[in-house]
Amino acid sequence: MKAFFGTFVNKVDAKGRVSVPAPFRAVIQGRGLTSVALHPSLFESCLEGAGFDRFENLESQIADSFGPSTRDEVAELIMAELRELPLDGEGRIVLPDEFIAKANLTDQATFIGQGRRFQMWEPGALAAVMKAKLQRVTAALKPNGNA
Amino acid sequence: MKAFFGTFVNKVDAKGRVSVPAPFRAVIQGRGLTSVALHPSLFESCLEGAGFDRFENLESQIADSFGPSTRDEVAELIMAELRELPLDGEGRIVLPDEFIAKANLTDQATFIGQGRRFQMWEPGALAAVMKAKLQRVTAALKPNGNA
DNA sequence: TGGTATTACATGGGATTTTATGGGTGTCAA
DNA sequence: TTGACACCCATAAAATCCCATGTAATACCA
Repeated sequence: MKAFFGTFVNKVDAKGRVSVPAPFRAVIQGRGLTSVALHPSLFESCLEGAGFDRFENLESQIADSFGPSTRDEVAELIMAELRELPLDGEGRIVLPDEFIAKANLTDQATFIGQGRRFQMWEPGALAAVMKAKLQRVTAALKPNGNA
Repeated sequence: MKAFFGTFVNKVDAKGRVSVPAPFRAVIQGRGLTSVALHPSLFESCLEGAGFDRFENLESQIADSFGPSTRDEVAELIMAELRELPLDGEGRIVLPDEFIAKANLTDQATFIGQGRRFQMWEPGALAAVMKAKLQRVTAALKPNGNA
């Protein structure tokens, strides 16, 4: 199945509209969908999106790393905040105000592909997160500082 | 399977286009592909490329959960920066500006084959890295200075 | 074997199409 | 009747395609 990958920075206009990057649209529309399913991340200051199909069996898709009861609660929390946002004629979606607030978005949003899903971040916040992630990976793979 | 090998220096034009060396194209097209998958190296100032098939399992390495479970951060970092660049009619690809910046490319790029993948470097940077690599190898194999 | 024709490749530039973005208008519901 | 929202159109910028050219490598022939 085609996946979401790559990084794209798009503008959020005064109406809360953002263009979904064309490659991401291609993935969505390649599945015959005309909308994006989006919800705020439970643990990070970003939004997580995919085709709506990803959320259809939400409970069975929750990772095993949570206890059995925690799993259901995660599903409930996501379900409660999940929105189906239709693509307009130009390939844009309209972000609800709460989503803009939760991700601290102002006038720009960075989309990053993560395989089966994608995320939307305030550009500065993403840069910090990515930098920290790279440092962890570097430390783990090169403990002795080899070049 | 045919591998990428050899060194080729090609020009990066004002539009950010580079010709993919014909032997590399032959490898890609021999697999029935019409595009190159490319991403900045996580640890070096260069770009790493291959056929897109090399990255297809990346998707499955990212936990398909909704929280910070055991995740493969390497896969996340690469997926975020991975791009699929189609070959034009003349066998060229267009490098995104961020890629040019990350590899410090100006008007030329050196392609070096690495078997399953290839790398693209700013020629001067590659020369320095190769020299250092040769010195390490020499030191390791001839610790007593034999000719 | 020397010289010439032919092909493949890399590169340059222009034309065309996609994409992202800004703004307007009508409709429905509170 | 006033927003909120879907829909429509306009435009600039960027990505893509197409054709032309120089040059190096190869094949061909006398």
